[in-house]
Amino acid sequence: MKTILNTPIALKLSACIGLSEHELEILGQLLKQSREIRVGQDLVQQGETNQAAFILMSGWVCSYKIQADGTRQIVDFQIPGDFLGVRSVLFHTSDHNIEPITEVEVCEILIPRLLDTFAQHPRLAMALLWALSRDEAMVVEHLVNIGRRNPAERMAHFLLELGARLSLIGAGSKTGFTCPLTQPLLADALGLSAVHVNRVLRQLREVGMATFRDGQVVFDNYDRLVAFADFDSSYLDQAGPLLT
Amino acid sequence: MKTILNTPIALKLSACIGLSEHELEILGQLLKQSREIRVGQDLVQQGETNQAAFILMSGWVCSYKIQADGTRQIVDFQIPGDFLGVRSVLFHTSDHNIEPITEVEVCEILIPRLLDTFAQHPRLAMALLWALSRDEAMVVEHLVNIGRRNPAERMAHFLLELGARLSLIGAGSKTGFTCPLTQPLLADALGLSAVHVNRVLRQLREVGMATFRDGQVVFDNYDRLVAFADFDSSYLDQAGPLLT
DNA sequence: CGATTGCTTGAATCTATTCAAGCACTGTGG
DNA sequence: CCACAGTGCTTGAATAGATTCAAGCAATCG
Repeated sequence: MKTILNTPIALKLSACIGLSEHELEILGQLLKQSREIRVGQDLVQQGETNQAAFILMSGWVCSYKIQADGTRQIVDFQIPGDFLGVRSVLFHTSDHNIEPITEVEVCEILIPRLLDTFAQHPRLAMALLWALSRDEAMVVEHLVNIGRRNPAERMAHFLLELGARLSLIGAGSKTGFTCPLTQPLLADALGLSAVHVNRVLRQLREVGMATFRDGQVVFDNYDRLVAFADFDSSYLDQAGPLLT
Repeated sequence: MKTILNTPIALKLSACIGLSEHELEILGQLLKQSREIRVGQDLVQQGETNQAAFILMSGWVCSYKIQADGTRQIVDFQIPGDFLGVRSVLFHTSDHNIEPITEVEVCEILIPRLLDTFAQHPRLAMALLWALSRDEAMVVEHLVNIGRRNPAERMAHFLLELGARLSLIGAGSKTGFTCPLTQPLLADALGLSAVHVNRVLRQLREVGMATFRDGQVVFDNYDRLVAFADFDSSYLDQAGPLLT
């Protein structure tokens, strides 16, 4: 039996909700043995049925939708501790693709036992609902980002959100974080061309707000970046209310 | 006691899930007496706590986020039969505003009795989860729309989605629908300027695909519009799988 | 070692925004 | 009852901004 204490998912839920060790152990029992996925080997494909849900244990993946003309929109990047493919399970069929960015380790969630567990541990059910609501809040924020912020603000907001998420699982700080994303990936996430992503990154670097180079994001001036991007992290780390 | 048979919410759920009349009656018992809201009187404000959730019985509203510089992004329009403010309840505090576009009638959902009901009628719980997943799928599609489609395709896709949603509740068809949205509202939803919305609408009209005039959307050539917008409605009317 | 991918930069083009102005309609207060 | 302000729709002209095209460089991988 695996323990999930001291894993990213435990860190995340503890930071936001404060589940007991016992409850975390129960959650751990819903996880099948972990599986490794290599780059180039997709987890979920658009249109697939009978899909499983996962928790990401290590590595980064991205969820995206692809269009007829070949362009794609990355909906979100998932980092350790995040759920994968929950909507695909509810919908029975996946409306998006999930692709690993780095080597990845996932645990499959045992759906059949989920409902029983929820009956016995309602706080866990609420924790799941809270986590899903948080995911939706991130998509909404992403929408605002693309719809109403200019490219530089958009990039700044994106880097800050990622930094805040990584901080919760101990993989980032107000100084910066290690980041495996490429400029083409950023372009597909932010609705820009890869060339323009490059220019925007240079811009942020030249004004001394943030530097992204060699797989490292450095916040050169965190407070100024927050002000510039109009960033408010409360949707990321706010405790759920029905859990008090 | 109100009945919710023959209301938009019943039409929507019946089209997609097939709840029994009995189950719909149970759902109806979760609804407090309906309330009317005038234009200019907001339902939910960003940052408010202890918010309630509603079902929209008649009229249109929009959910939006507002930024420091005054620009806003409309996340979605809600039409009769849609849920309002569910995420605000789960998060205890609202991260967005909800504003009526027309005169509106809402029913408040009695949250305390919700959990009991779910224990006795698990199909209803799944129906709610399905509806919430559908909402999230719409936000994701909206994201793709703004991120990776040009303004004309964006408008076309938006009108088609709205038409499909309205068809489910008997308020639209492949011919068109009545639509209370103004060009400034469309601009805030699609991430464009109001001026450009006007030009894009003219463009769609001139090539004979769709006409939006005097509060009426007319699909002049439905099939061509669908091809142009790369529109696939399966995320809107697909039956949930766990409900078979 | 050739092929692929990502990063970087410049120049030309295209596209959406902004600014400006006129028109129609609605509701308000003198 | 009418003048006026506010809002939405429409169009043209100027501007700002992102994309596309093109090219060179570095690193990685078969």
